[in-house]
Amino acid sequence: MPKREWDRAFAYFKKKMTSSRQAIMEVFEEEKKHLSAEEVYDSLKGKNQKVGIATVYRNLDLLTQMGILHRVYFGDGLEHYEITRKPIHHHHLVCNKCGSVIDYSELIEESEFISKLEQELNTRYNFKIESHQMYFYGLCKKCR
Amino acid sequence: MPKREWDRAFAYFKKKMTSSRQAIMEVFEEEKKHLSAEEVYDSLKGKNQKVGIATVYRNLDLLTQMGILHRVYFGDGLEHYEITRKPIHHHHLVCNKCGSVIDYSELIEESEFISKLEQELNTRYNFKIESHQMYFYGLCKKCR
DNA sequence: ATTACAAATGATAATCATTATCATTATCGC
DNA sequence: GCGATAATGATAATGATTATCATTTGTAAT
Ligand SMILES: [Mn+2]
Ligand SMILES: [Mn+2]
Ligand SMILES: [Zn+2]
Ligand SMILES: [Zn+2]
Repeated sequence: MPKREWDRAFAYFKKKMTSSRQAIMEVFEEEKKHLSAEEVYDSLKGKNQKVGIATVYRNLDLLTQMGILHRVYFGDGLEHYEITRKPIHHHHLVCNKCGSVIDYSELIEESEFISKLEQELNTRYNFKIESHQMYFYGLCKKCR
Repeated sequence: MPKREWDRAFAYFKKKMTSSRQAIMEVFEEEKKHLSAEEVYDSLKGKNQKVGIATVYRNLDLLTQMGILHRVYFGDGLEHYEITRKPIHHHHLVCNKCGSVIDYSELIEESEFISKLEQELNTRYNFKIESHQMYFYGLCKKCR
């Protein structure tokens, strides 16, 4: 929604604000899901705002580098993207049978624990942690 | 090493113990790394125990389903596999610059915390958790 | 040990996701 | 508005993984 914010972000990264990029972000805002490149492409086509598939890939990549999107992988052979929701990070429950995905926001103690863990790992391995992802695999309500 | 154990595992899953499968497992025992299908294939070729690439893929999949191997994804576009090490689970630190991966065994408090968290998620979402994976991304010692 | 049959394999074609190429078009600072 | 340059789109190319199918191999029963 806040197109203003994107303008600022694109300016900061010295990138141009194009109608393709705007249209792609609108898809994510409307669908509020984890979308693959192909899904974004199809959604745009359906809205008569066709954008080339190569441009979709390019911009999903760019938006991920800019931190506006996040790339996630659920083990089904293709990448998915979602809007970065701040300040609350979230993790994923992936059903091994039907492939459905549940988002859940980190619990407070969880965020705290992971912060401490990251500090520990940082010193122990001299590794500067910038982000993390956690996936739980199992059986969802319908499939268990 | 304990070929005996594999025999038992394959019998349990009603699968045949073949020389290909044995050769593939030997590669993992020798290399102790995260290997892609292509890397396993090349390693076998180098040892004059050539196994078709399709067979490598098929068996990496089978061994994963059997729990003998684990499938991991570091964001570089191809799947990697590693021997399942029990009872101590481990997680991964992935360098965003050079792509190197550090394994680290779950700390004691970490295992405990995750167990509790899994119970909580189990009841909250009625989701039966079977496994989890955690990835930390950042800059390794050399790249920071 | 031999047999019989299904499972496994290997060569290779096919598929699917993603990336590269390059001619054309759109954006932005002047 | 102009010009430099980034962005786009059509499509070819690539790379990983899966499907196909004729042949071989493992296993359990004889
Ligand atoms: Mn999510
Ligand atoms: Mn590992
Ligand atoms: Zn399910
Ligand atoms: Zn590095």
